[in-house]
Amino acid sequence: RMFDDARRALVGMMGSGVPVSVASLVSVVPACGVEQEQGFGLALHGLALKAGLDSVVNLGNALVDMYGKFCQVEASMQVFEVMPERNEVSWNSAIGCFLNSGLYGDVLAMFREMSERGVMPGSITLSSLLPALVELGYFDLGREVHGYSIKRAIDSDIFVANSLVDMYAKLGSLEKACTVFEKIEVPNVVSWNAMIANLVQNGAETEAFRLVIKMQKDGEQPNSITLVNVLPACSRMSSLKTGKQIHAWSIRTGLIFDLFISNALIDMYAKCGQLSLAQNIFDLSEKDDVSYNALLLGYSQSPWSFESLNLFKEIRSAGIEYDAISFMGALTACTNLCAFKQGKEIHGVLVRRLQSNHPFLANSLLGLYTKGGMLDTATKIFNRITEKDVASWNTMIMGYGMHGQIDVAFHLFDLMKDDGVDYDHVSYIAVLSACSHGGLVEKGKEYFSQMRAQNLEPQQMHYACMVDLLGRTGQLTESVELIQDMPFHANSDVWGALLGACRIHGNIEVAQYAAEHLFELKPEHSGYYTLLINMYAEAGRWNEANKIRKLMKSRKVQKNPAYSWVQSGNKLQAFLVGNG
DNA sequence: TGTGGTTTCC
Repeated sequence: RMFDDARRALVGMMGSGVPVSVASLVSVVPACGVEQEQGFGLALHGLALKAGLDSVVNLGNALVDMYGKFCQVEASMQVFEVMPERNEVSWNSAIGCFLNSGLYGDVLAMFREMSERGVMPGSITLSSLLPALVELGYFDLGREVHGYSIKRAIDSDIFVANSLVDMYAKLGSLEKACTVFEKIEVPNVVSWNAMIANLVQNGAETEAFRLVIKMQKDGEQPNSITLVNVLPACSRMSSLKTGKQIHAWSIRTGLIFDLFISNALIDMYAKCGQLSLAQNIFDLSEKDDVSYNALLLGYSQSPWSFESLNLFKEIRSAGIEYDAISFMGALTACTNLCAFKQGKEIHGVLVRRLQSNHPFLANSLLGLYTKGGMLDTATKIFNRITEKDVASWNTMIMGYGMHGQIDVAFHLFDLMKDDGVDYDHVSYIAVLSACSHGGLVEKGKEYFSQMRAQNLEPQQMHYACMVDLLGRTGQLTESVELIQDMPFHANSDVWGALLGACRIHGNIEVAQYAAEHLFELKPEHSGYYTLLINMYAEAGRWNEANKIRKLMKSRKVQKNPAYSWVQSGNKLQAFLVGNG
């Protein structure tokens, strides 16, 4: 409203023939930037030129800044370059303009130029420079800037300190970030948020939540940015309860109307498997392309993958912006649904719409084609990827293993090592499952001990692979021993592998043992009950089969609906397969 | 004239 008043006053002044003053322009131009009033801003610039006021430093600075906020880099530079006189503010405004438009290299170039010209960078310069260094990944320079700020005694400026915290956390180490953070006398909400965000991104979720509590004790209330930062921590810890608390909190405080918050909530609910809650938020909130992508990705990784394809169609027909991430969601959905024809079609659209060698999209395509057994196509795509990452290799190894071409899988694993790729625990899941497919117990054991020697501690999935491998080849006793020797409690993947092996070899006793654990770990998972019931039935042990059936009933376990999907008209529809 | 924020694979 203040802006409108100022505008009215100015228009009045012009109407009454009073010459525009520098002071009035300097007070309204910045507001144009903030309010994104591009048309009016341009008119003011015209007025300034006509009145010959454009050589006044303060006004020039305001114009440089205004165009910067409009992301009109050229216009901003034009004003900057013709300024007869410049001060530190001029340089800061120009730097801010580049930062705003994501031209980080230019931020640095401007910073260097101002230093060379004898204009001393101050705290405001540094708080724009540091985020640019983060984007550029220039850690050494960041450290130098820190040193400089200490020399000039501006390191205690809260903006500089906060930028330093973020810079160290993102480029150097969380420890250094903590050191800077702890030196801040009175951290503000930005300081806390910077620490919390980086803790979450480094997998220190518990510590992040601890800080959220601590900031409140220190008298600082979490804002929308705090919540957006901790929501991914909820899904990563599968702490739906905390996620719901944050949801409730955002409703109480009105932060729910923040688009970032609703999007982060959609993502959180989707990743926690609560697709209907995610859909609810989506339906009730303002939406942008990120909202669509978050829901699309959520569905694609859920048992309702087909909804993801519906959403993708909706996005395209409604003219909503979509990007590589949308394609990834759609391709993932096709992969999960084994909808390979649909996947190929989407691949076609993708080639027409985006550059087809997009790094993470290529990996999604690999997933699609390997799962579909189209290994030649996958290999062609794989060979064209200029920067293969560990996931590209892993997907290929997994794909060849999955389809019984285990020698190729092992060969690829060796090639990856030769290529100097930083292979990870997933790479070992890939080769171990290849061993499983081929029944190669000794080779599996070899890989298993090899990964330990590489300081990669076996995780649940690796044990599950080994249990599967030993179990399939009939070594159920060894499987059980391996589980009992695990350094942590086996999860349902591991017990599930054991149960599967028992099924193959008809070993009911061990199956019971595995099932006991599974009923405890996944009481709602109907498949385990069904499997055990079938085993009892096949052995003619009807009483025991009935006992499990009753247990299922008492626990209100519903048979998993096996969804399938068909295309009807323009929409994909799910229908239930079997008698439910 | 300035700092922190949502969607990315096996």
